Amino acid sequence: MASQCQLDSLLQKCTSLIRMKQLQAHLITTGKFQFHPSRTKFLELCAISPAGDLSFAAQIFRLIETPSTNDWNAVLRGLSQSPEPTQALSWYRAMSRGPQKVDALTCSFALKGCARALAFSEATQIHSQLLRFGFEVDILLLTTLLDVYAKTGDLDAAQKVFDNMCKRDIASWNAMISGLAQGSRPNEAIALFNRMKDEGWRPNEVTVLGALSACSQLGALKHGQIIHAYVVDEKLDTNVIVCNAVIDMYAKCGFVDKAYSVFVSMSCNKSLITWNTMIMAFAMNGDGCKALKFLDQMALDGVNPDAVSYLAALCACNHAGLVEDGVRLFDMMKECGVKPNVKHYGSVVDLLGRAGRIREACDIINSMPMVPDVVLWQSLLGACKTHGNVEMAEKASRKLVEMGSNSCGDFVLLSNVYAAQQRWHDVGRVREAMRIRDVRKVPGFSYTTEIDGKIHKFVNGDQSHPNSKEIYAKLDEIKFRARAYGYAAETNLVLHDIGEEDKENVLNYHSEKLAVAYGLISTSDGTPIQVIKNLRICVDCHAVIKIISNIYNREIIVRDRARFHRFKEGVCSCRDYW
DNA sequence: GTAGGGTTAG
Repeated sequence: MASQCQLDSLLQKCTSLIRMKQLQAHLITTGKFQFHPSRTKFLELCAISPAGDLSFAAQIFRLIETPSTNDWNAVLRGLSQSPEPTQALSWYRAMSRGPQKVDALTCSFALKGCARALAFSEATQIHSQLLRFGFEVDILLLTTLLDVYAKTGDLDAAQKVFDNMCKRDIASWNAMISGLAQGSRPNEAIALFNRMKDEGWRPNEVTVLGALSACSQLGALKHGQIIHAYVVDEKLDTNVIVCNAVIDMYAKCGFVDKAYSVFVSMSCNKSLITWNTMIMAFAMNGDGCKALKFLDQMALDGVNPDAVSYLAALCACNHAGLVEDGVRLFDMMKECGVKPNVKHYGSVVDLLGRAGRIREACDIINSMPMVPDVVLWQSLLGACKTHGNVEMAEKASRKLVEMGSNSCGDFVLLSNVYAAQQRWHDVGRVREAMRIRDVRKVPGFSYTTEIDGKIHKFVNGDQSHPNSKEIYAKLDEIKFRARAYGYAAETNLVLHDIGEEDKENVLNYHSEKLAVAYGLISTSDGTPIQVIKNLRICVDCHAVIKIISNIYNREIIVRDRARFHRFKEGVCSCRDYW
């Protein structure tokens, strides 16, 4: 017993790899290593403590003559949270072949590895094994399983696990709600949150994080407000993470003022993320000055801006057209010891490119210490299209093709550059390249927010909505009235072997137009219409919605992938600079 | 040879 206490205290002192090696030597020389009950604890310490070292743990493991289930578990747990989670899976397979029994914990760690490695088919295998072992009554394990399915992208499988659970606890609900929220099924996440409350559960801080994230995605202000009220009632706002999520929700719903009022009245301490969330809120709304002000202010408040803070502020300069400020910021961050990553470079290239300073943008690219990514070349290509720079557009396109880009937008941009120069032969070449490469479009979709408490989703050319007929009739009316207003569709945005009229239809039935049309027919005159789009808004939709805001006298707010566009009386808050 | 494992904002 005395030696047990001694060993425990030795284990506690094991805060470095050197100490661990000393302890290992001690255990071996005193002959306690093979049999000592604390051996597993020691192994665990090596495998998962911050001071630990996985390869050392594996080395120790190999010295064990007959490793127990717990010895295996210790190493598996370490591997599952290591940078190489696939290793956990090979160890799991090795263990399955051996004599030691796999227990629920073994499965749990192996599944964790699957989640991190995004290994779906391995997860299904472990799933069937755990059923064979009779572990399906273990709700912790099933929650892990559910989470793995959600994280590897099979929400239906996750839902099935959830539905079939013999018993659930709050974490099971939370895992399912977050899974839906993060798996782009935010509508269902909110529905499940409501069902949970109906069934008498009391959501905790983790639950509201998932639900708030869903509201942010959907711009679901009313649901978000209800959750915010609940947060206040239940005093969950003592948690800074929850406050950050509330701020983000208001910002993504377009209510920066509300986000700011939550920010100033927080009773808990603000974190770096709190400040970054606010800066992003200003960026999204095109308020570059406020974003820059907050960047200064956070430092005064004792929170040093990190790479994300600078990226958000750069992004704000970008959206607000503050070119000089952005360039200055980029230099400043380096002086402050924050190393720019590829996204910062991309942002500055975008900033300069949009402003037509393509030469300078290229100088930045050439000065980069890392390889430019796809996004960076895409924004350069976009700038070349805007400013008619064929030579640079070709270079950027070449890079994109080299990098294996299969994005329709990239090809369309290059084709547009050629078309603007009447280089029809080259346009044809691009079209052929698209055909050979089987280029696919990322499907665009839009949400129109909270009409009669419901959120409606539209995809391009959608005809599935119950009011589809009226929506299309409205679009025809819009087209007719917009033409009278001098509008002509920018059909060169479409690159298909179809006639002009069809081209116009492709544009006319973009998801954001469908959503706006539905908003017009289903809300009363003067009600603002809010739409959220998964991609950037297209030039044609931007032009049409400006006109709609004028002829129908409606305020229309579109949140696209990058920012808010507020259309009112024929103009957009982005001043056509986006 | 105990308990250990699950859900979490920018």
